[in-house]
Amino acid sequence: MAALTNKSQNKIIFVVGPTASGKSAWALKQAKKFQGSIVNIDSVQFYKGLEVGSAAPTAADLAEVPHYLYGYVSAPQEVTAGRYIQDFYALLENDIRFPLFVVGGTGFYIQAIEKGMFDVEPIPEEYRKAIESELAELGPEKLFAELKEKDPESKIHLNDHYRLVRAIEILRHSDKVPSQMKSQPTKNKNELKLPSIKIGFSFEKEIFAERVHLRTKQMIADGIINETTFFIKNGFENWAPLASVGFKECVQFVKDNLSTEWLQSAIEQGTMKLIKKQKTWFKRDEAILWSDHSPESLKNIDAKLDQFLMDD
RNA sequence: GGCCCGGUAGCUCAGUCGGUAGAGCAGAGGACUGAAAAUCCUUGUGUCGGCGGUUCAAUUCCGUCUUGGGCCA
Repeated sequence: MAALTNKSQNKIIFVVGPTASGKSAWALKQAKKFQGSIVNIDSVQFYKGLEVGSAAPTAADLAEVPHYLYGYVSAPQEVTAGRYIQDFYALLENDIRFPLFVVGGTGFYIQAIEKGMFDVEPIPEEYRKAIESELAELGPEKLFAELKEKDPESKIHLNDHYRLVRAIEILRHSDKVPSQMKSQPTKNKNELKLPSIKIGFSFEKEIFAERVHLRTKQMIADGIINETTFFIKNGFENWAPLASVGFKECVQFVKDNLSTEWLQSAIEQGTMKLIKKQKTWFKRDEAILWSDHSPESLKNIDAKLDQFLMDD
């Protein structure tokens, strides 16, 4: 075990998959076993005060193994992929226990860690605001035409206003062409260089549905409504994470004075949709080693993990 | 019992001045490089409540029955 721990010095295990797939429990067990630590890569569990609705680790979990990047951002601050990878790599500079189990379902952020972000310098907020008001006043057609002219390869859709604004912002501010950055190798200095593997957990849809049903019930019992109303009352209704599954339903529940039955089924529905989108995202990553928690697949995964940690 | 308004896609509803119908949501699939649990794309045949009548043609007009809601008895 001592030798194994030694060789685990700089190793990273990504534990990925849709929400409610049992990632965290498995990771906790392994982190205990190998005396490592756990790092969050879930875009909602970053935030303080949203623990119930984001299914964040409990106090008991936190006490068992060192956890990082959970609940470390307070309203009205918001995390971006860029900020996250900075925080992540800053964490690696600290004296933390490896192996590192990086747990979460936000595929975009996992990609950002592994491949880095395009090398675009930060753009002042007013810059984006100006483009957004241009969009609001004139509609998307003009900006879309500008995009097509400067970046003919772009696949961004006219209606995808968020990506449209972002692309225009890059084009005007930096002279870089978004869709060209895609085909060029990323020169990001933060690209992950430590040895890593990716382990994914998932279930059949029916099993997810059952788990989501129970989990949602529990969240409502544990106070997801209070969690949400706290931020509404303090004027943070537009805080980005409140637009995510569970919280946005609570916002509507409070506003329209709906029934708990409505809330329960709305959250379940939203969560199932999320699961589907997460599955779609992870499907294209062929490096992921999958398990459905069946005894055989768990055995297989454990063996792969042992092997990875023992390799030089 | 009388009068009025409804019964159209899984749900909420539009519509057809008569030529068998369409949105939103849900469902299914997909995209994704600084909001990502977000954002966006693709995908809609259903006895148009039943039965009769008028008509070349009815979901659309007429009659009748049925069913939900409201008002009056």
